[in-house]
Amino acid sequence: MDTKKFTIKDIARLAGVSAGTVDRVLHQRGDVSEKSRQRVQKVLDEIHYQPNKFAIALAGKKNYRMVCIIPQGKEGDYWSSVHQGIERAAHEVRDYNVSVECCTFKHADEESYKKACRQMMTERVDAVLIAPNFRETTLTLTNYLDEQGTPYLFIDFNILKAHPISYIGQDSKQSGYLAAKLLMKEYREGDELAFFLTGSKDSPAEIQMQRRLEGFTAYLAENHNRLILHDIILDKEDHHYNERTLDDFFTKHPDVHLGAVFNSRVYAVGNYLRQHPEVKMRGIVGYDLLPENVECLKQSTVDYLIGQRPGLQGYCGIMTLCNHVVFKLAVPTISYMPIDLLMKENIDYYFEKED
Amino acid sequence: MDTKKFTIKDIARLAGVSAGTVDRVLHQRGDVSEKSRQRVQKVLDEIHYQPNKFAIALAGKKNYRMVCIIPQGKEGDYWSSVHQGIERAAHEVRDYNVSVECCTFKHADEESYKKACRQMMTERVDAVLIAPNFRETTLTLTNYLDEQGTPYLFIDFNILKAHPISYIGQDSKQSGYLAAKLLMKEYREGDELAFFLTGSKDSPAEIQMQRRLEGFTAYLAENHNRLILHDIILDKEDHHYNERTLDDFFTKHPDVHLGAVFNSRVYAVGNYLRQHPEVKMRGIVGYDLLPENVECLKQSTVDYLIGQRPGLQGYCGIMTLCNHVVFKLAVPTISYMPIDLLMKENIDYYFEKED
DNA sequence: CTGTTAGCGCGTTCAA
DNA sequence: TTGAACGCGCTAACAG
Repeated sequence: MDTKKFTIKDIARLAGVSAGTVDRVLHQRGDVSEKSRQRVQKVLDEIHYQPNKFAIALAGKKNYRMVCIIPQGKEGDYWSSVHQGIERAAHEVRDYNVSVECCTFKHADEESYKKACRQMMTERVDAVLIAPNFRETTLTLTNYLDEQGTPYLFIDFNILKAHPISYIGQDSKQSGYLAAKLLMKEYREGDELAFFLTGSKDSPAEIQMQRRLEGFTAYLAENHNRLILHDIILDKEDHHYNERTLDDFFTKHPDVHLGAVFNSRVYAVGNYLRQHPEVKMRGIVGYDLLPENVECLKQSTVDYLIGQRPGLQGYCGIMTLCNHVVFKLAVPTISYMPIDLLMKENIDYYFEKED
Repeated sequence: MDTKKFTIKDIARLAGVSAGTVDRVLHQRGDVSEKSRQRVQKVLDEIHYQPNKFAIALAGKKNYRMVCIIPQGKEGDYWSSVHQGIERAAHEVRDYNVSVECCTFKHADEESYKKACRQMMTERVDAVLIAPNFRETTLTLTNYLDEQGTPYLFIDFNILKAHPISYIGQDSKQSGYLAAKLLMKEYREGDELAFFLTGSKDSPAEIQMQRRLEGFTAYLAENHNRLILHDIILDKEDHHYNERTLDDFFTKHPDVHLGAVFNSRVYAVGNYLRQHPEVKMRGIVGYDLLPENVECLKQSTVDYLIGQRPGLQGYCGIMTLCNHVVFKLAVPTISYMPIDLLMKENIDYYFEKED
């Protein structure tokens, strides 16, 4: 599978120099005569030298500190998955002398976000992972980081005008488009469609939602341009309000058999439907594999869930920062996550990670 | 994210003993007085000691040899993906002094398979990864390995009566069930359905195919029990024969608008349909992301592809063997791969790997 | 310019 | 039973 393992000593011996000299040419650290350099280079060209990563890490005395600015998550939700991915990566790179901290803020709370960002500007940090929340505040931070030469990276959402070393997230518009295509497979003549939205529709934190909606309506425009659409605004917390709203809505619109939810809270609709078997929906699509959503999928009150690998986003985020900062490797400017399609039949086999 | 890093020396100092003693209690290597043991244990209980993996690997002098018995792959196909995953894992564990070799055989060729298996019985091997092909031959090998105490693991297909430390693969029946559910979303009154099969239908190598078919028909039985079904037998190689067969079939059966292929060769049907736009199919489902299949998906001559992460199977296979043999960790008895659902709209974002 | 040397954290001798 | 000493492969500081 791979060839013999060569060590620095091997190379030194083959080139007739000392290990120190080999190390110097390997790292272009200068102070090497042209003659020695060539002799070493010749050996290097002939064999396929792969340094022992472990020895490198062990010998390296540098310490790196990375900080993540991400929303606080609650048990099982989207951000807690991101957090888990970060933890997993942190664990993996720990022996490389990389420490990872999370500086969490309250989602969609500007003051809280500002505070987290400000903190980054007072401490020594080697790299920052940001799940951006408010545009202007983010730019203040990234401008500062740009000046300092501190690399940073966005996950989940990309802020233009900033200069992250990488962006990791899903193509939201495309995922909306796909959501529509899936859902409309259930369409039958006369069906109407409902978008279940959340009050904070225009909150800066909900731009993803907008993108998904864009993609969704793009599909409708191409394929079902006469479809009757309804917007239902639900509340994030107030179940009673939602109950009344949905009661009211479904009574008034008996032809609505399809529904879409563009944030993580499709379970609100799913749970309602479970309580109200008299409401006959033919298709509901939602996002993210919160335990509540998965439960709805299994109970068939939700038909499709679209996953965006939050854990992988966190994991890749940290790994990308490491590759850039610690290993000085080239990193992709943008990494789109897969658009995972989950149904009752494959949810049990789904897992996010690799090993 | 994690607490201070403790080294063996730290523990030794805290417990008032030497590093050697700490090592002895850590590895239960005996020759430690009860008093020393307790003092060390006390420190261990108080701190969260995580040994430096790199130092362990570096200090370890053991060499491990793992061998993979897998079918020969051709550029881009299923087995070449498995092979890639194995290579990736091999690269990762290389510095742990683990070498990985592949002993390939010709798929569905019993002699070739036997030869590969026999080779395992003559050489010193620390662990074996097997993609089983013929039942009896496999059992001969596994019996031998059982006797030797050499751990082995199956990927792709599980042979009962053997005692692998783990099986890694997809739930084929369930994936067939899901394939049916997806495809039947395209069903319209009067549609007939075609199964495009391959000559070697009852080859031992094609049992997976049978399972998928089982799952598929199970769904039909539950939901569409009056559907008219057709079997079309295509040839693996002979394009002309297939062309004629399909011409003939579609002429005779104009109501067939749905099709399923249970091996990797849905492209044969997809390519035919591209050449024959007069044949109007509404839905085709197939397996595996061969480049040809992906191309069909993008061209919309195939509507759904089901992925089973061949690369991940290879990767996890090696990693599992390592965890068991090298790191002596408990490993899962069975790892089902996700049943990935790919359509034109999400194929571009699909990738198998993690980082 | 170059070879030598001292660790990095751990496993493994080998005396004591 | 224990501590000290060595080496894994590599980096970096130091002496020549």
